[in-house]
Amino acid sequence: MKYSNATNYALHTMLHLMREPNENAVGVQELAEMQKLSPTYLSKILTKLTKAGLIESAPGAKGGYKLARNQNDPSFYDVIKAIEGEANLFDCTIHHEGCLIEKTMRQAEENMKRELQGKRLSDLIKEVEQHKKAQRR
Amino acid sequence: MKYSNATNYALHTMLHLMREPNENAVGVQELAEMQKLSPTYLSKILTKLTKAGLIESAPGAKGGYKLARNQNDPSFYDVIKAIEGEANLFDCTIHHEGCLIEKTMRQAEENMKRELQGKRLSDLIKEVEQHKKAQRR
DNA sequence: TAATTAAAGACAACAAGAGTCTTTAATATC
DNA sequence: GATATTAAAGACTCTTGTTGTCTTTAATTA
Ligand code: SF4
Ligand code: SF4
Repeated sequence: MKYSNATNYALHTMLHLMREPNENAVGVQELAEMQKLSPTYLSKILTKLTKAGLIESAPGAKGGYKLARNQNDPSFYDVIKAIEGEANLFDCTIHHEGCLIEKTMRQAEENMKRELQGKRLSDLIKEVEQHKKAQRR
Repeated sequence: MKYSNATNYALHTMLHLMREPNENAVGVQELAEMQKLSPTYLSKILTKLTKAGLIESAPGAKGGYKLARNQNDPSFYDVIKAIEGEANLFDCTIHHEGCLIEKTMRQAEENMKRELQGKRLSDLIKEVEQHKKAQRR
């Protein structure tokens, strides 16, 4: 059981776009180069982020990707959900009435999810800034 | 990203063995039949549980599996770890110094793990007993 | 010795993830 | 309108991990 690499790529891309000044559109080839990925593969991942409403895309010359204006400070979970989906990690197909195994596993999963929902990408950017400031002294 | 079915089978088997009176050894064919599994496949799973020290096995006639005497009230996490291993769910191979993405993902994962460590199989047995008692009234 | 049972390993089937290539559609610029 | 640019979509391959089967070996009891 692992997070897919695609989730990693999605997080990096989101963070990169957040640092991009004044809503500048960035092409997939630039984003791919930065992560040493093939552009077509990254394109698929970005399409998922677009459909999830986290970023906006524009085709054609001067097109590319930028953060969705409509987006309100996405959390780690928002990004992960866009890539991994929101199916339960533990999913017994039988679903016996009042099953305590499922209940326990779901609750543990919720604890992870809650942490990921509470952490926003912007928090991480802020932490990096503070770290830099502290080092400069 | 999903828990493997093997984890589910392992949990069911452990719970079954905990209900077995006075350390009676149970054969793999009985355990497999209960879960509608092939005995040879379940056997592999049980070998993992044995190596993890959660159960004891004995070959030969009158052999089979029973809870390890040495075991002290295993948690859900103990069983899961025996099957899934203990690698991190998010594992970027690069490991940049002070990476905040990894830090965030690890912390979330820890929250799930902590819940699973806190919950023991015996807790679940107790809950079932209490539920039955409540219904009997 | 014979019957029983777990362990080990080779192997096959399947599913999901990772990645490539090609075609299509939308957009800007000239 | 023609051309260049760029995202989206789909078919396809490759690899990896999970699931499962089959056979052989080793240990134990009776
Ligand atoms: S008891 Fe729970 S986990 Fe087990 S088979 Fe029923 S629903 Fe699934
Ligand atoms: S920043 Fe963190 S997650 Fe990103 S490549 Fe470096 S170590 Fe990996």
